[in-house]
Amino acid sequence: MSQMHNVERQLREMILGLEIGPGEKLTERWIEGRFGASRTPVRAALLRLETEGLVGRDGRGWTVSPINLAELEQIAVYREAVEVAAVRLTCIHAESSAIDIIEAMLDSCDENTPREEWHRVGMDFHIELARLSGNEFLFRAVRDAMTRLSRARWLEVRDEAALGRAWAEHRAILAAARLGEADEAARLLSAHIVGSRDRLVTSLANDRRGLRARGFAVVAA
Amino acid sequence: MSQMHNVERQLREMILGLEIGPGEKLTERWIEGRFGASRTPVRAALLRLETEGLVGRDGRGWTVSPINLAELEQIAVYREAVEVAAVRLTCIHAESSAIDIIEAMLDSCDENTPREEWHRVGMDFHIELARLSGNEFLFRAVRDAMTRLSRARWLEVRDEAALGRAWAEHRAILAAARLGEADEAARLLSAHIVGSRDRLVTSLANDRRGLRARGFAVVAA
DNA sequence: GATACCATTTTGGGATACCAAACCGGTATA
DNA sequence: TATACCGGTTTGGTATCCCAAAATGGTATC
Repeated sequence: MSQMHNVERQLREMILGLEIGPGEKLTERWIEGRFGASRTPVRAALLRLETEGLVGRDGRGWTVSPINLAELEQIAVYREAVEVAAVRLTCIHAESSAIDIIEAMLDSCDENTPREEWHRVGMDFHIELARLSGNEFLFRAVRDAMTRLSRARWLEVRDEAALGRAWAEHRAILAAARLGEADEAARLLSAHIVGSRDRLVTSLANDRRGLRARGFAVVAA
Repeated sequence: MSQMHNVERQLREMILGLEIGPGEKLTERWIEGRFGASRTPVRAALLRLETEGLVGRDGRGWTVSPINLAELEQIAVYREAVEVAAVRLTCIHAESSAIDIIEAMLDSCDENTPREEWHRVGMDFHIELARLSGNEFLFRAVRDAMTRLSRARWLEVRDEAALGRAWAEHRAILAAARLGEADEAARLLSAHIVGSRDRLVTSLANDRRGLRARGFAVVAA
């Protein structure tokens, strides 16, 4: 494994895991010392993470991208377009056994499952469903969108009931997809994404003060 | 302007302008000498162009991405999803004056216009229409997809009649968008993209031998 | 003539040195 | 006290150097 990939992976994990907070400044020298790599792979990693939207330029320096409420809304619209297109393709030609694997992912979560795992599976559901479309571009679009949403979703305050509702919606989408009912799957997925967006943005807007107190930049636009 | 951006821009232009053919090998040292920059900005530029899909890794080295017929088909599906979503938003809230600007772009092309200009305007039509959606992610998705299609579209054999038909379809889409008829605009745009894809892939598949003779790698998958 | 093998060269990955510009702190002045 | 200015420090941008691995080409062998 090259140093560049090491730095990229570890830095991504630190950002997504909120070990480095949204809005925090980054210096190439700090990363260099933190991961024991020289600036060459550090710069390469930053350039890649920039295209993922996880870090950005702030004047001359680097900044961990803040949580951006307007961006979250736009991503939801984008997700709706690509995920609905993907699930329609999935309905047309995905094997039932492939759907079963995704359902098993959902089943693997119960009351003893740590929150990290619920979070990961909740994202992987959408990513894997898009992968079944067989379209590399739709798949990457969904994967990248979920990556961008990851931190916000983690910070969202969700009670167990909401989580249960989300899982039920996931199952309903899978059921429609298994039967090849594209219109129904599209309708359910669309509603699911819109609902998730509303809860997400509302939750973060309400907690904005608390999040800022933790040092997390949450901007409106 | 930094060296990295210089190299990135010039190299992109050389690739899109087919001065460096699809499938050609690139070495960092050659680029270094060609543009008079050192390897640091050259490597940074290659990393960025890699995310655009214009260059890729070939084992240890770099290769200009070949024309990939399967990829062209997948991009068309992706475009349909994002462009239709974008034009629906555009129908809802775009000003008529903004539509006029795009129509003026189409009008600027006549029988004396060089082919490069037709090519550019043909892509910018889709990009600018998506920009009017106001959704940054849909816009970037369309822009990046058109960039990836650029070389293939340039190599497509198109007679004047086909070009005229495409322009007529563009105008019809704008007319529907101006009236806010989202369903009609979506239907027209969708048909336009599918038709374009069919002509594009057919043309390239037919000319595959000739393109290879020019040193251009055209792969089926 | 084809092929296996070895020495040489080339190439990408990484580390480091240098520079100019931005940033920061302190000081002097109004 | 507020502010303008100035010098030292930090930081990103770039050039260059080193290294290991891969490609290359020539040669000996079958």
